Amino acid sequence: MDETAQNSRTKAGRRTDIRRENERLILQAAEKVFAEAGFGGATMQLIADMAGLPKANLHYYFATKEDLYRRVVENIFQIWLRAADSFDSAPDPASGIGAYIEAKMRISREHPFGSKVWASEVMHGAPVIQDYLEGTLRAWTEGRIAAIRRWIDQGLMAPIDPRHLMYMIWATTQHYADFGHQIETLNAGKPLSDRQWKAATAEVKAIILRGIGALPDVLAPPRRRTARQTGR
Amino acid sequence: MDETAQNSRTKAGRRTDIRRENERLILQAAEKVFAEAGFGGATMQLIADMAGLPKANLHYYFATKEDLYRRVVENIFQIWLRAADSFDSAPDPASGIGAYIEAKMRISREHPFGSKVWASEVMHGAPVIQDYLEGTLRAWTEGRIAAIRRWIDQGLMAPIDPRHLMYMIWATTQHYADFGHQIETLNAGKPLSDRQWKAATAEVKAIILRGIGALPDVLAPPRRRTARQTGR
DNA sequence: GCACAACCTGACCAGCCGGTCAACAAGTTT
DNA sequence: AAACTTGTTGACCGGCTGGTCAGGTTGTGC
Repeated sequence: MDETAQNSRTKAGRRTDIRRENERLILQAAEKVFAEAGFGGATMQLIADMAGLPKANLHYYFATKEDLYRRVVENIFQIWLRAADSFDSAPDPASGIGAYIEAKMRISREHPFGSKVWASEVMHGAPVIQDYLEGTLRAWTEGRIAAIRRWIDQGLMAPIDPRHLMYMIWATTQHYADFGHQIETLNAGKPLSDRQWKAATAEVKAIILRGIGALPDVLAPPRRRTARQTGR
Repeated sequence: MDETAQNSRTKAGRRTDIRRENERLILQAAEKVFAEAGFGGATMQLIADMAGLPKANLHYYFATKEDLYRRVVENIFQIWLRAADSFDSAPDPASGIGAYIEAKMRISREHPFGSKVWASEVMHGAPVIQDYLEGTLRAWTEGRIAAIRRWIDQGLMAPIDPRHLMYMIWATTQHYADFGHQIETLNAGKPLSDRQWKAATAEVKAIILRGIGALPDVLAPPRRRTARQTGR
């Protein structure tokens, strides 16, 4: 990817590059097709066309449709997990949860297809990633819940059930990806602009943080007159 | 089936009953199969088996797979629309939005399949119900937004963007249906009990209502030292 | 420049899909 | 009880699907 490429790549081999590049092409096409048609509605032919490769070539890199699908689902899951780094290192809920919401909103915008594939997978009973739910996700969630409990004990936020807070964050942030089409339709048929995404992120953060009592009343309670612009 | 059938139903006709009953059976089976397999993954044979009818019989009542699917999607949409009745008649956001959240949570529990089918449809770009989005849903949403704006102008809640509030409510309440499997997995593999559903509803209501400044500080924010809420 | 492995692909296949249809059964009207 | 409408169904079909494979091409190590 960088300056060393010229030299060391001769060693690494052209072969490796070809494989990596083709897998990338296929995964990217697959993500989109699976998102738009669902697992059942997607066809290898469609993915192949979108990737610009013959169908038989897909089966060279990915043995079965399900293998390819699994890789797509795992990808988005990994991206989401990484988004939680900001969560842990934060000293208080406003910054920790706030940063997490921001990260999740950013991912919803940058990886809407992956989000949809995940949603579809879970909705259908998680036939291929049940092990992730029971393993990684469960453990990850417990960790986050513990962190939130700590904040509650320290009096930094209201004593809510951390579980339902997590669900609300997941639901709301992913909604902007999964239901993007509906949102777009309700936005005069146009995708959200940069400004609108920023506003959406701010609103979600504000409502949730205020909702869990983690905002130091910066965003005024009702009937404030001294205030600045109302956010739109 | 019942006592009145013998007498009055002779007029209404046995025929009507048969049709109604079979359509009900088919729609019920279809809702489940479409929810669990997606439109592309669902097969008429599977729906027929689940309804206990021969496949050819399905095509007698519903010309095509798409017709059947459309009816399922329309059903859940109508149910959701009806849930907003409580919204309009309410004098303040706490009761209006609170009742709406409660209604939506109840529907998520009672019609999880319909919710999933809708989610799937929208995620795939709403190929068959785009007209509903642009017509009924858009109009309905504008009406609700106006109501919220009125509450804001009256100083009954914080000046948030009504649109994002609606999205948050939809996302969060429907999450309990659409991602029910994930929630169940994180709940030690067991479906939420009656008590847990009640608690979930209460949490969602509390966080959102507090988040939009519509709660009269019953659930106290942390570190509060003065007593009552401001005049109005 | 040869041997070998990795990569590529057109042609093909068995199986399943949505949908049709002809023949028949049941219910209703007259 | 005949004439007619509505409901029922097994058998069938063309088309598409995921997946295979033989035979070819390209890159790599020696």
